Amino acid sequence: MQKLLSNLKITINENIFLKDPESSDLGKRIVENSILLIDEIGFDDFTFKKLGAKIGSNESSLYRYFENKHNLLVYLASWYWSWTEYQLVFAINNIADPLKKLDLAIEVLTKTTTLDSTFKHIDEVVLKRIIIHEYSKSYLTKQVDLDNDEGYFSIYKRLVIRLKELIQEANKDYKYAFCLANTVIEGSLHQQYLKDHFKSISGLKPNEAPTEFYKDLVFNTLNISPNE
Amino acid sequence: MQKLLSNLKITINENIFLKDPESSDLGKRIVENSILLIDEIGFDDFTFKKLGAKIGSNESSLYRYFENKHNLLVYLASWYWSWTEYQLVFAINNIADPLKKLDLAIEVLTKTTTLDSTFKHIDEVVLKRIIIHEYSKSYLTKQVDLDNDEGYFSIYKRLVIRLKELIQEANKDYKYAFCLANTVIEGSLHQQYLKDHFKSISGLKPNEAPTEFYKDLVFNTLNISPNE
DNA sequence: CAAAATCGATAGTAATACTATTAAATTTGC
DNA sequence: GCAAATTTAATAGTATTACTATCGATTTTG
Repeated sequence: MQKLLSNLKITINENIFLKDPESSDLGKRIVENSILLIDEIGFDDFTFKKLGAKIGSNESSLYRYFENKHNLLVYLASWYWSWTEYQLVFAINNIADPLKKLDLAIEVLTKTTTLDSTFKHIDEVVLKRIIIHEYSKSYLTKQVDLDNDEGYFSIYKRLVIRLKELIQEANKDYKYAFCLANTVIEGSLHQQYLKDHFKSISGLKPNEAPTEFYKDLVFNTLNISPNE
Repeated sequence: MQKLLSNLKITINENIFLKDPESSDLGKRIVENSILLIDEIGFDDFTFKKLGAKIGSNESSLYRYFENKHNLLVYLASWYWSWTEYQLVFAINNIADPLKKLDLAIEVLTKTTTLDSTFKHIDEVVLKRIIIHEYSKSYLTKQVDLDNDEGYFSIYKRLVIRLKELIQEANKDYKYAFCLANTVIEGSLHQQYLKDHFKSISGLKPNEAPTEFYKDLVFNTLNISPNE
């Protein structure tokens, strides 16, 4: 993966930031350390003032990159989903069998994240943890429809559409491809949250990913088998 | 439903409130109007000061019922899940066939909510909307493990366990009963959110509930049919 | 009818989520 | 290599939030 994507730059909708954080050293430090700080203290207690203190910069400087902490979260989420989309596209590249493609897609979307050294200033394992804990907060807001109009969630939606199409390719007659695609993508985050904080109702063991559950779910629902 | 549950009182874990809101007129007005106000302005912008103004009471009085707005949200959510649990229990009462029971359970857990006149000070339709929009925020916090220890989510967990048992009764060999139970309960809220705010990736029509999707999903996954 | 509980009003605090200004430092364009 | 433009840090300031504390007035209850 590292080799294949070595000259990849994740492109984020320009509406989300005021100044591209990839364009300067300070911007990269903002992204790098916001991931660590949000992971540490949670998004609700996270402030630009605290982040400024952590990176030895000033609160007001951070506001030149992002309008507010909400947009920073949307940025981090977009980055994560874009990165995931690349992994998915590369995983199924050159594979013809629709069932095998779907199988690999579920694998990418539900597996436990490991470090990708392509991006030196982003720790993907910590970022994934933030996505599991905080992603919902990026859209469960009163301005969600306005944010949506600005294209804040377009990468995520594109990913759902990709999975929906893979599902439809695997079974042309299935009626709920969009519902199922959303179930896998969002549900996978939820299952991983439960594993950490609601052990008594989680069906997963401490280091288990929900991959097998979702493969079983999808292939039984579609009435097909990936090993035919 | 109204008749069957007419002398039902929803019981909420006493750790969640400082003073039982059911024990006074002010308490009931707090619950009734917090539902309406959260629906109107969203949980993030909701404050006890605004609620006090709405019900002609004082901010400081509200703090005598709930430690903070987070606990009020946990209270409302517990009320909702408890009410849902009663509906589930009554729906499957006296039914012997495990498949029929599971079918009815999915129906209760995924259908669109309609008004229940049993509780005059609670609008269940608006409450359901709040649950769809804000429930995740009640557990996606840094104190989730402490809250969990206090029993804040025990009603919700009990409901998941009930569904898990119904799934297991319907198919003793199925390996992922907990994962599937969580998929139906939490996923159903998410599907309904998408229907309202992410139309382009939602598989549901404006007034459609995800009930048929989940019945198809569960029965195909378990390799059984509810009409045998 | 007295004691206890409840409620409303007021005041106060530390923190949040910003905005504005200005001056110093750095980058860039020629 | 220097002037101009840009970026950043520092400071100050504002309205709001999320509470806590106190103190009468009112209501409830035993």
